[in-house]
Amino acid sequence: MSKAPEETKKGHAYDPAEVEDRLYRHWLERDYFAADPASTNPAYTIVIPPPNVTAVLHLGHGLNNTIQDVLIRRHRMAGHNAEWLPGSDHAGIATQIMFEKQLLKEGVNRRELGREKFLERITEWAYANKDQILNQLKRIGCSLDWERERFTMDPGLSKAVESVFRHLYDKGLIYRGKRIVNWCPVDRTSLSDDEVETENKAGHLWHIRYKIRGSDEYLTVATTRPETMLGDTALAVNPKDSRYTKFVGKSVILPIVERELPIIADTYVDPEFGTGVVKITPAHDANDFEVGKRHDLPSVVVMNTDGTMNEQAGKFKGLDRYEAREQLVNELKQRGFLVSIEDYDLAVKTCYRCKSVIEPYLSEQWFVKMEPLAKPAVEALKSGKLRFHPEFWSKTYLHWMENIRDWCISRQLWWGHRIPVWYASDGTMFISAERPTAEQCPGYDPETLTQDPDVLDTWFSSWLWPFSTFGWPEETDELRAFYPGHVLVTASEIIFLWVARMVMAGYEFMGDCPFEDVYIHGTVRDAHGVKMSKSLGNGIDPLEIVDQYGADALRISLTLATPDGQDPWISRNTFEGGRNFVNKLYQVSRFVQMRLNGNRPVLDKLDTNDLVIFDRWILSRLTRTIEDVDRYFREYRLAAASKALYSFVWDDYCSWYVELIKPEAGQEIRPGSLAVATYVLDKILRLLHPFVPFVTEEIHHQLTGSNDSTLTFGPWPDVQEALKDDALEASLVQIQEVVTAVRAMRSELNVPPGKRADLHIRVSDNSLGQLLNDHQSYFGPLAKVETLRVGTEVKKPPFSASAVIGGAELFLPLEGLIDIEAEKNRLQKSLNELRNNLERLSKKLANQDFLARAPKDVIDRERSKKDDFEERIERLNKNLEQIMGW
RNA sequence: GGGCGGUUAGCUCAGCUGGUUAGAGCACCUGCCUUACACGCAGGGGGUCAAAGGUUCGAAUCCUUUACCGCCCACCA
Repeated sequence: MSKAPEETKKGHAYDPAEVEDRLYRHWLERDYFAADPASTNPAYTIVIPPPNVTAVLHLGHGLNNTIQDVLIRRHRMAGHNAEWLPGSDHAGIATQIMFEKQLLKEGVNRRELGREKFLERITEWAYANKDQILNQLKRIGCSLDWERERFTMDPGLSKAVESVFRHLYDKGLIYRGKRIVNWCPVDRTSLSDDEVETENKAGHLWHIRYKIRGSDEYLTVATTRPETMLGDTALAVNPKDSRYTKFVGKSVILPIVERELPIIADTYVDPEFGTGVVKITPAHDANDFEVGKRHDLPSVVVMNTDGTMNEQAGKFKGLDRYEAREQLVNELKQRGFLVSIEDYDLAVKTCYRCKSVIEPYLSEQWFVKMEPLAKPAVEALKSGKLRFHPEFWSKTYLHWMENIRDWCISRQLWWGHRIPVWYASDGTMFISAERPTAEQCPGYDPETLTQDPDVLDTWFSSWLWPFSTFGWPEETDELRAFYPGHVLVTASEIIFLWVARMVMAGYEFMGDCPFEDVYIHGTVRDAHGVKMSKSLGNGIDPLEIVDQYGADALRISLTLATPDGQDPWISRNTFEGGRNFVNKLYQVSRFVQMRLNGNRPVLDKLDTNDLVIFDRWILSRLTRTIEDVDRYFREYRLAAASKALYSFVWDDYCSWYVELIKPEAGQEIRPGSLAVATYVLDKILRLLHPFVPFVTEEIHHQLTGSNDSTLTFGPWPDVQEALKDDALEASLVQIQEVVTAVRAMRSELNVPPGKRADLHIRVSDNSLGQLLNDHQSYFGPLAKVETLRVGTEVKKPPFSASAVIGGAELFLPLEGLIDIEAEKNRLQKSLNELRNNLERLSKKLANQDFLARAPKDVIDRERSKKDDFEERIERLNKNLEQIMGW
């Protein structure tokens, strides 16, 4: 039965709320997170993936920023000049839509408000939001360099955007052109290919027949969007399709509209699909547009930007596209043009923001020619200059880069960087963010120029983030110090949208890759594996977790629970584990401090003259842990790093070491061991500081008795080879085995917990006997042993329980206490296990091929294992027989 | 249609270049408020490592195929 903490007699559970708030303010006051461009320490730079100003902190941000903070804090501790740049993204479409919705609640329409007024209000709103989300990052302990906070619409960043536009335009890499774009009729803007999602939906294929001119024959086409037939300008067949070659060059009459359309031949048509005849609508389908260009066909736009039909649609003018479809199909049916309707599942493109169905739409847009930019970005990956973690993401990146398409950068919005292009009435263009001066547009009156009404895609500012934030295009000290950066931490969703484009921009404008490592983490899912999202309402609010369990608990739980390169499944009780661990750490520090009894410990030096076996053991384990953690950091395996620390602290340090050095009641702890305990605790605090900065700093302040001391700047523990000792670790394993075996015997035989018992150990060789003898005082507290007798000639006392481990036989005299049936079962069970193992081993060792081919050390190992098993079985058998006689 | 991940205890995951008696946390069972910690301590039960082939003396680990789950890309009207 579990009790609430307040019901227990004691109860000094760690309370993070007060500590975390106080320490974060303390750190800010001391300016610990500011990086100085003039520092001579090597720089280590991370730029934050700027959260959208529409967002409130969710668990995905929690994970993303925890990882970055862990990395930045560790490097800061290792002596780097660590710059973690904070900021936010204006998130064009998302922000404008959200704000417009809010306006609508007030009964205000954006067009009524007017562009200028609208921008004023949305800016105010965006700034309030951005402050909120950035402040939320403070709650989870992020050590961001707040002095350098940037926003993608800051004047400096806008200048970078203009400068980049001009550069690419002058280079011929930005062009304006009529293209089929992804058009969202609800948001009334174009979208880039990467902003479009594909959904499989049930739909229909309508088979419609077109009468061949001057004949009674018909050609039947299949279409998923019949309303677009109003804009048809040809029918096409495959040139090799013998069914139709005779019709090529003739023409058909477009039903209802009665327009004459040529029949053309183009290899684009797949004879196997549908009827093998395709209607060509160049203004409303990207493929048809290409076909139209090849055959010099006219384009007829039949829709308005809001998805209603325009005057080209004749009597359907003004109808919504789907209403028009219905009426048109009805009429086709009535007039005998509709041959059949077939159920058909089709891939429908939808807007990533509002989810409405995208309309391929012919319009004039601005594009960036991407191929030349992609070249160095591909090279960076292939040469190993740019690395993804986990590595397999590089395939995704490469595939996109090598099949890159031009980037549509204009958006029909108001919120964003306005396209820095001004038009004269004759169509001449001038590049400038502000109205050009008379010198900038010789021969034209500046006052008569009009600016392009559109804005740039949000990513057109985000792709400059690694250098625009440090002052580019000015040549600043910051830029020199902090570019290129070191690692980019993000989720896989924006590898194309953002990561890839940053690499391209880095090379084009800075001549160097913006970072060398890209750490891709998973997307947070709920307990059932469903992506957490606001709309589904399955999200967990990280701030609620901070309130309930503390920021440290949130952070360590997330790092422990996020498998490398996979999606973590997170539920509320994921965080209990982290909370418990933080408390455990705090409790063991209380133990050490109580024993220090007010004496100030020496943390940075180790007196190796006064060590016992356990001291040397924990130092060896510590050294190995540091090695492991360092390696995991190098490999970007934070889950493994945090797990290594978790088990070192909980198992090695708390459960074994601290228990081993605990003195008998009323006694003082051995000074040498207390010094080691303190020394190791200090190292633990350092190793864990990146993960759980608050509790570690709090304990550090307590240990040093000073708020002036901090873990922020390290030093990070280093590996001292001399402290590693394999033989010693093996000896400890033997001692642990004895303790564990005695505990198990007592527990399984229901020996009352308070009852002490003698322990007799018969060893098969003297070195183990020596080891156990030398440390017999430790068996008292750990295994409730009264007196210990060890030797090769030790006899089994009457009425004693027994256990057999490698190299030793343990006897626990329990006259009157022993449950004979239970003891029989115990022995029988281990006997069965051992026999199974022996059987398998014997087979293996009887296999001539194994003996002939396996390496000698493997064979030797298996042989000695077999000997050991046989010996144990024999001893177990004897003990069992003896019991039978009771 | 192509590509990439995943499939190990009831749940979430470790298990590196093949040789372990296949591990951890949570959950479960038993006993404990033992002066660091009940957010705890000690002990225990629980797995034919998705399936089938193959390579090998030896496969959870390597190869092939299949199934299922998830993600990404794709112009079949």
